Amino acid sequence: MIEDLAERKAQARRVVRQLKKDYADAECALNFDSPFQLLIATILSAQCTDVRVNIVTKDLFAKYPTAHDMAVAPVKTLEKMVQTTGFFRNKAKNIHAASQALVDDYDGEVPQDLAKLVELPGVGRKTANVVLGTAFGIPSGIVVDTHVGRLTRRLGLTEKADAVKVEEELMEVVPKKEWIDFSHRLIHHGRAVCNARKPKCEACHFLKFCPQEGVS
DNA sequence: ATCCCGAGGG
DNA sequence: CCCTCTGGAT
Repeated sequence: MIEDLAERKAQARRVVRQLKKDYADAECALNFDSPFQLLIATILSAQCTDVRVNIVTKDLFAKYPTAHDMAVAPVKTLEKMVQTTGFFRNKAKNIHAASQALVDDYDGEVPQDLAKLVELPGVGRKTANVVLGTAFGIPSGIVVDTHVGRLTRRLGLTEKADAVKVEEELMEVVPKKEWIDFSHRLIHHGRAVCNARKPKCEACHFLKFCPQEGVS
């Protein structure tokens, strides 16, 4: 257990250094042509692989490329188009309502502001941080999804379960200039090596400073 | 059976 | 804090 702040900072430096070594070219795996499309793709990515999101958004963005287009789309049509991403009724309702809100309040543009983004239907801190970081290059927070939460806990950077608390603790120990790439790289590592079910500890370059030394 | 780049509501 | 929404992948 790493409890001391200085100790967690030291651990964070090791993690950041190894992430840069292993995942130098971190990039968002979601396909998009605009901040609006990234926002929609990120809403759809809940409990769903990015590969499937990209399959769905290919047709979705061809038909409704902008907030103005999606705001006037029939919700039933949206439900059918996003059906295979799961939670499809909520997601269809949210992407429709969020598009309408963007048209009403921001002339169809995506605001570059965390508080305004989080007010949009279906947009929480995770989605807002993805859009601000990846579409606008603004490190307004650290994206904490299921991968980032799991890996930072395994690596001893936090012991919190709540995503907001995890983000707070990470922001204490990870330099701000690293925030955007930090999450992308952890997510890549979480998918490729340190996955939830059967982590490949024998192939993991982080093992030498991982407190788990093999999770069950 | 269990997890996937969550959010909203109770 | 908990629960619900949901299909796909393994």
